[in-house]
Amino acid sequence: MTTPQLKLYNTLTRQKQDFRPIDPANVRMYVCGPTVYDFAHIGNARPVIVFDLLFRLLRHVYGAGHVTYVRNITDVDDKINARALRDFPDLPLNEAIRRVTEKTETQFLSDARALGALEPTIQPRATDNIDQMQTLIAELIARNHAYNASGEVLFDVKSMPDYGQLSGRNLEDNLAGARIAVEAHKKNPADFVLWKQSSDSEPGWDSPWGRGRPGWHIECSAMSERYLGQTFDIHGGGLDLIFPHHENEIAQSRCAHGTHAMANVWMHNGFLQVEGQKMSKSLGNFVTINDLLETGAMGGRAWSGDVLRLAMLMTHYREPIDFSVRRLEEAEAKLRDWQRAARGAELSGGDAPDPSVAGELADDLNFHRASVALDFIARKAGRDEGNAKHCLAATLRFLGFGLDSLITSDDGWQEPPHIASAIAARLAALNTKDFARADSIRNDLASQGITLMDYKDESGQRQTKWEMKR
RNA sequence: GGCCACGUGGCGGAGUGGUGACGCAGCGGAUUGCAAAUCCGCGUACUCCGGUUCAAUUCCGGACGUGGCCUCCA
Repeated sequence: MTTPQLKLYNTLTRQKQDFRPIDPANVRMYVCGPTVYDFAHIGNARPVIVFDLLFRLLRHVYGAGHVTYVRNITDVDDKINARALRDFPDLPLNEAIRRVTEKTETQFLSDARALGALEPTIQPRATDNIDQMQTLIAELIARNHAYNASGEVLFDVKSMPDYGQLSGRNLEDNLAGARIAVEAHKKNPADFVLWKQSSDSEPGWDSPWGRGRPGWHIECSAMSERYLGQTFDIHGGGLDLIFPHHENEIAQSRCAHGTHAMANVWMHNGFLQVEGQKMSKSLGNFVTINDLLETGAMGGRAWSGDVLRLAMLMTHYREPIDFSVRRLEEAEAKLRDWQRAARGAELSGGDAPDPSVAGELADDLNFHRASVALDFIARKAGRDEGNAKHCLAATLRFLGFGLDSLITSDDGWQEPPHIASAIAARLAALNTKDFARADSIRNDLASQGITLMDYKDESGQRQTKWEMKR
């Protein structure tokens, strides 16, 4: 059984379409990564997880060596400057910025790992691609798509006849309700900055247009071209990036190269709320990934990365999510069921996921249907039918979940001695029908998170297994 | 003001122009000294109002609600 045709919803056409890579031997995907000025919050986790799932599926369909996934790290940004000045006022600016970005980047990578995300193939930094950005800007000026005004280089949106295709906006729409004061030096209010001047107290690079720094959108155009080419397969990010960020990336890349497309498929994940409210610092429901992993910020306890991953994937990636304690609890229970059913399976490197699960995912990442298929396998695995246990384990691993959230008596090598002796004492009590004592031992262990399970072996003799949460 | 999503049973959540996906929780039962695990059974849901249709939760229009974008936010 082969994986069915992959279908993806394309924001550009507002339709689900069959996915046909430009080059099946090198499928290329770019996803907008973090701006490294602060801890990533739970909303930031969604694209990390969603596009990791897509990356895994693409590797499955086209081969692990035939997919290139680029996720950038934005380490030049005015928010970073502000944070650097606030946190390290006594250091030279460049040093202060370096401290902020390094620390934040390390934290982000550690969060992403905890969420079960594979490392992207390439994670380029904006500051390592300033030359590429300048080359692109020079090309835009040469082709009359950009102009220099008051020391800024601006993109001229009027020079692109079909500007606005991705977001479905035209320039008049934007004008009508624009709340921004039109800056006098712009030919058109929708024109956006490619390069801006830096004062002495701002980070800057020398350029043909003076010492300055890049605008917000140009880095993605430069880095995607460098690593994926002028036209590539998939570009992803959050819904909020459609306009203006992705719209402007498209404008820059297509106009600089004279191409008809920057990426063929544009994918956007939906937003989330926390306990029914929009997440904001003022409401006090702003949670970082790290808070969830290590503190009691939600529900008064910490949650594993696997639980966060499942809680996020339970809802289709384009739908809004209400992130809640109840959702986390449900994800945890589901994960525990799967892991319990998969217990004891031994995997080798090449074990493939179940075709029905991969098939559901192929339909625009329909994880929820995939999880229904997984429930079916888990049920069979629970009865230990055929190779269901093994299949379940391989599929869980494919989906990015760990297999070891439980410790059980099957892991004899680490069985704490007090459990063994308590079980022996309970069995002895049962032999004398001293149920009160047996139950008190059961309750005692339960208070330590240890669940006892009685069963009969082949000779009809009572045996006891146990398990506890890791 | 303009543009764009979304609104399914206690909760999560898919899907469809015509017999109530599925999971969790709950209830009943089998099994169990009691449990756990497992198994069997149990649910008159599609925001509202119009329209199209033999038939709408599904298509069209409108209302209401929630959220997003239009400002450097996933």
